[in-house]
Amino acid sequence: MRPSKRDELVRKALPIFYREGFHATGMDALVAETGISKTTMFKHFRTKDELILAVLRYRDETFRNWFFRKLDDKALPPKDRLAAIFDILEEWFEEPAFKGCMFIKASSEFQDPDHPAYAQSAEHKRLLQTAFRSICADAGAHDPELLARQLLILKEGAIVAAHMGFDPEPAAIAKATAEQLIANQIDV
Amino acid sequence: MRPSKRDELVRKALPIFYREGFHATGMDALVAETGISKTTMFKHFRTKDELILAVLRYRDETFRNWFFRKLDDKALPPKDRLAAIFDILEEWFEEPAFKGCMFIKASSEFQDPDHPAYAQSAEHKRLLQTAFRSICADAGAHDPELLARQLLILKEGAIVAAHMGFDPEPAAIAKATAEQLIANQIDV
DNA sequence: CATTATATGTACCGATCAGTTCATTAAGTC
DNA sequence: GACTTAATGAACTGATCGGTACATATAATG
Repeated sequence: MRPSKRDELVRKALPIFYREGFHATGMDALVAETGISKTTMFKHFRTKDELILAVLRYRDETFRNWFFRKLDDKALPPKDRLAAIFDILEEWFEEPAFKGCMFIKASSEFQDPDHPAYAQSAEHKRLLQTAFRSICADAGAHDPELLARQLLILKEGAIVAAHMGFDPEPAAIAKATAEQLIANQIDV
Repeated sequence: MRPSKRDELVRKALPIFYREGFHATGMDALVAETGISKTTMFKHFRTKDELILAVLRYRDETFRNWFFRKLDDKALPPKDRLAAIFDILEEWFEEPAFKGCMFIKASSEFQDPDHPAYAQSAEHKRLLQTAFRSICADAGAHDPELLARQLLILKEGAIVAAHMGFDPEPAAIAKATAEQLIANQIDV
């Protein structure tokens, strides 16, 4: 049971940072809400930034797992998997705890491109794009690279719209858009 | 010359908040970089949050002015104005000081929907959407409301992609996408 | 010149920040 | 039972946070 406390900290710190923000969350607040002592926190992570980075890595892993697991569970033929991306997005938006994309927020708070939190955030999006591209290829898109980049931009825009609340049905709008792109790239 | 110092403060504080973030920028840092005394700052704004709100209002005004002025200057026929949105977006992305959308960042740092900075950020996007819709209507779109919402989501996605750097040509990708949507909605 | 309004510098407030020190406790291993 | 490892609580550091107090300076107006 060696590293369990460390994992517990990362797991419990995630929703706090997600809900309150990174700068706005102090170490003392983490102690109060996680029940883990500050001494222990700084034994596992030398700085707050290192903890934040571990939280972001954990988020990247769990989010992508959750997302593509959901997609796989639908057991759709390749050509229908692309539009289904936006159905899963909608499920996410409707969660009560939804507060936008953690990586968009991380890159908003840590703007220095050399900051590891920024780098990790960009990496998360790149990994999504790679996954999208392979789905596009499986679906028989003429230009999988282009379609994946279009779908990712649509997804990010929908997240921003959902978080800021300026569009009541961002996932549906993005899905309708995606379907046009897909129809133009995939022969029926 | 009554409110000049107040305006000067708002004007000078804007790029600092934009570059460094809201929480990460302290009042002392604003004093150091603007050359305006802290006493004066708190004479014009009762709290830091009020200053931030004034900065966001100023940003909303200047950004929309800049954006639609640029669009008008192109003197395009209505049906070509829509795609041109993404050319202006590209100009913005290529500015050396580009650091993403200030309102996306504000809503990332101030997540409480009741926070005035959050409300102002959402309002900015709503104003853009209204402007987009009227351009869509002028262009003869079948469903101006739908098209405007699609274009705004595309624009936000492109901004995120540009800021996080996971796509080398987000404006071009978004424009190519927009052109498909436009072609589907406007008869030639 | 006198008055009024605005801006300034400096020192200060209590609270909070990230991070440390240290003595104590609890649990697992040999 | 001795030893090691991990976790704890609480007090503490120096720096910074947003914001205030106050006395001085500057400038325009009458």
